[in-house]
Amino acid sequence: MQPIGFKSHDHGTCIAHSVTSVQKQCAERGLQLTPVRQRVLEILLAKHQAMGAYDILAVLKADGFSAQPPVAYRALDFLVGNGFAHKIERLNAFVACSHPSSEHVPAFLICRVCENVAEGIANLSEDTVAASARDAGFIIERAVVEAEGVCPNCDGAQP
Amino acid sequence: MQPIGFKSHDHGTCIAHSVTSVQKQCAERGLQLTPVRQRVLEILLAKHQAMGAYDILAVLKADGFSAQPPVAYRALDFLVGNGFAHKIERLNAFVACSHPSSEHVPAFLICRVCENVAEGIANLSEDTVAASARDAGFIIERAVVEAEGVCPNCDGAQP
DNA sequence: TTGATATATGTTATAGTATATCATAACAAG
DNA sequence: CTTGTTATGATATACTATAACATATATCAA
Ligand SMILES: [Zn+2]
Ligand SMILES: [Zn+2]
Ligand SMILES: [Zn+2]
Ligand SMILES: [Zn+2]
Repeated sequence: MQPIGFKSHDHGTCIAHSVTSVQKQCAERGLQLTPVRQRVLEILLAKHQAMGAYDILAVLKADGFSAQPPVAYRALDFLVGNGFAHKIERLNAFVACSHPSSEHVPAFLICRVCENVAEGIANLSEDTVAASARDAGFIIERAVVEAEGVCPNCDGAQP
Repeated sequence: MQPIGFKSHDHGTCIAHSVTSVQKQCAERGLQLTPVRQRVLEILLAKHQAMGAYDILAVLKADGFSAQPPVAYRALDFLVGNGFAHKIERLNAFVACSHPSSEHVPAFLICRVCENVAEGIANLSEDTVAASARDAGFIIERAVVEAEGVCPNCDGAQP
């Protein structure tokens, strides 16, 4: 529930635990966490920061994977489609999910200074959004909140 | 407060009233609603539907305006920057604001079948999002909610 | 009015993001 | 073995957005 990304944490075990967790979920749900898919997840986890598809592609290339755009986009589609990562539309960039074990509406806090991103969880069902949708007869299937502002590390420094 | 877009309304007066309202606000705030800016606003109002920059550009071209990409993007920057329109990041597309008279966090209900869009208003300040941001020391300056699903007109028809 | 300053537009070129398409490989089920 | 399914390889192209520089128009103070 705590947004990570603006506070330090034990990152080595963080990555290992996340990868193990995703491996387990894939096994349970009959999903194939192929080498390139796992590698893209690791790349995203390595920084808790949004990365563009072409940034990821550059790392894959350095790792010896085939490096055409579809390679990255396919792996990202898999990760996003199965809830292991999110796309931040405002940045055209991707992040590993910080809460991969449960369904949720992600809420991204995007620092416009340092461009770091933290993922919280929104509760739209108790927001006016749910009421508007209900009134309109609209069925929400997926949702995302994207907030731009200034993180605690950058507050005071730059305007 | 009511999302429009999934219900019919008197569209002729809707456009006229919106344009008049924006003209008035521009006068009050010392903003120049130049011909191309007003025309782009009208184009967005003509459909309550998200339009890509290049769709808008095609209409401008037909109207005899210069039709290079910056023409559309500049007008859109003006409209979005001053709250008369919004960008829907998920669609890389733009819509006229349905509530241009007040500051608000827009919440878009995007039908994945017919691609129509309705704009409601979110109240993030009473959502868990605000609490997460406060806990993290993050200052939210702008925010948007984008929800994808099925509108009442399409529910039942397509899966 | 005039000149200085800021704002807006015209135009060309290019950067950045994402997908369509077709071919090939790996594997499992029948 | 062959057929269906899923994942990859590879090429080309579509779509979205901005940089950079030139020109014009508005605004305002002197
Ligand atoms: Zn998440
Ligand atoms: Zn920051
Ligand atoms: Zn709005
Ligand atoms: Zn619909």
